[in-house]
Amino acid sequence: MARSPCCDETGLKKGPWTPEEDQKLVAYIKKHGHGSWRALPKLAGLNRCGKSCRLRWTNYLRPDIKRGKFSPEEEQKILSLHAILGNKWSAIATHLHGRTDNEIKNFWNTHLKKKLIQMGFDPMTHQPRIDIFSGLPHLIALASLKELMEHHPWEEQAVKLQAELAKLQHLQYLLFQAQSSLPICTEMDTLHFMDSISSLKDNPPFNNSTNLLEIQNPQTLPPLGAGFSHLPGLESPLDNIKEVVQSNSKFLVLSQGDNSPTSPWLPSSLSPSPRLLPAASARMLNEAMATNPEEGCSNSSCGGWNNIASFWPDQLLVDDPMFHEIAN
DNA sequence: AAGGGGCCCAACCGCAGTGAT
DNA sequence: TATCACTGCGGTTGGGCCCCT
Repeated sequence: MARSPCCDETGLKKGPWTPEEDQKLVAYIKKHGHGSWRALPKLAGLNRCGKSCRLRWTNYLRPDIKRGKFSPEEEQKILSLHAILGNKWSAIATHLHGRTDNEIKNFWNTHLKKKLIQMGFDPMTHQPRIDIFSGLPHLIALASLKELMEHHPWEEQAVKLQAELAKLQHLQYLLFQAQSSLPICTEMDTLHFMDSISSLKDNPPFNNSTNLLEIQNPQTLPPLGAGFSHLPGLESPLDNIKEVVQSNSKFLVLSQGDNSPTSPWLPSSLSPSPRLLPAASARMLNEAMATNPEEGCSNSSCGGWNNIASFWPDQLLVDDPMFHEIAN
């Protein structure tokens, strides 16, 4: 297909816009609307290509643009949406009033991506990174421990290093959770949690058809931190959940796509295996579904709100700070 | 005070998608 | 159906600013 010449045309100005150019563009659009972007520059008396004009307007001059620093709420929203939508900046921008896709993209690339990396998470998958280099400083520090090096056989050292690395990664995770004010729950936690629950003889197993787990005798729940015996001295964050579960007779369980704090679920990974849903993400998606009931998710693996709703009963209520999903 | 390096963000580039003919 | 014109989007760039030495 032949490409339109647009910005390749010679003689058209490129680079930063002057206040005079801005003024001409704003005045023209206010009076006539933008109409055809290609025709606009000549009509508005600008020596720019239409594409340049469109970008200047949509990313900078539009009157409804919100400028300034991103709030913590906006930051959290971007993280959650990115976990669901990926680099669909325009789709993310539709959920942040007054923010442009370009602005969000820049904010992601300059702040949030680095933040996730520093916390030990892969910014694309939102999952904890398991590469050994993320724990390298800690390992180097360990290696300097003379006693460890001198008095323990290599096999034992390897086990200790492995345990330390696991601790480090888990601590990174907890640190991130604390900073982002999200509920604490890893996929590993979830699996241990569900294992604990399904092992109860007196309680019915998870019901796949209703996504509902009824706990008749919550007092009989086993210690939920049991799954963390491989990390001596580390308490399971699931202890926090225990109280919630025990104080309610019903507990709604939804599918979660991965074990990231910012990835609430991925519809493509829905499975009979029940998972927990981070509260903040669930609440945000509930809001999105309520405000844009007609809108479909642009992610091809998603299939739109209707698909989600089929896995997400109307009565779902998620409350901070932990998993207060109560099915009425 | 100077300059070097890193950061930030507006703007550009090129591809994909869509509608008209 | 093929082609064209146009818009929208995501990745990338580069210039200005700021901070540190």
